[in-house]
Amino acid sequence: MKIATWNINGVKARIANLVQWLEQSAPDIACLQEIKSVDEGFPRLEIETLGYHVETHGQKGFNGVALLSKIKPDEVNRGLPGDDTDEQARFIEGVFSVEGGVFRVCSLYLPNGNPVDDPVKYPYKLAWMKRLKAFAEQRMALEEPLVLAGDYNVIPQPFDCHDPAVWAGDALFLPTTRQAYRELENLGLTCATRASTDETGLYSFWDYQAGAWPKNNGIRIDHLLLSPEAADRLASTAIEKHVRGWEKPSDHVPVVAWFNA
DNA sequence: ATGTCAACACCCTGTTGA
Repeated sequence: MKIATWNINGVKARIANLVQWLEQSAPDIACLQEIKSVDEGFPRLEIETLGYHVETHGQKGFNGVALLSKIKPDEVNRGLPGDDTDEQARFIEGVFSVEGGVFRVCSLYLPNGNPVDDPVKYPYKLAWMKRLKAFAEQRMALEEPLVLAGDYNVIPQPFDCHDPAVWAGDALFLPTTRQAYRELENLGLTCATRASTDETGLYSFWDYQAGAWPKNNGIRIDHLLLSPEAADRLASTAIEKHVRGWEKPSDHVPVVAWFNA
């Protein structure tokens, strides 16, 4: 089974890329972030035509996440628990019946947090990470294969970016951010990419600006974190870097993981 | 030295959020 995560930076602007990618990459489950669309505006027909089931948690203008899947989820939950006042659409969970049990898959768009001196943005990021930790802890007690996939807006290690010095004071790389990410890992979650390779210079995002892509000035911020039950079944991973070279690309590329049936 | 993009509001270019 192939599970992918991809921040598409606007589903309506990216529909041609999305269709091409689904046809070529053919993930069983795709976690999308930054659909930048309300649920009614999501181009679901184009996706359903390809044989995918569509579940969205949209929002006007920005944010928004979705789950595309070849099989219909048994259960879908929208929103990250822990703050009823949070109106940003950044989280959707689906439970899928597979051979020999279930796969619980979440598409998450963790807050960026910049600028760090903003009174709201960085505290919101850290609070969101705390809520994600509480959620993960609770779900891991179920002892099921769990995949928390998405745009974490976290550069875990210095070698996960082209030039660590540039990111030193950034919300994606601050010590407190990386510590909160380690707290997640320390619950017993495994990063699929890092479980498969110790290669450095692996990136999932290249800024549109300043020739970041041709210079390979990227960062690795899109991750699939796996519960022990999912990690036990991990076969391999890939970062589909070629997608960044397509016409009218997203600034992120898909990160994928294969699991034994 | 600079370099981008998408969506929105309001009307066509500026603002917001990446």
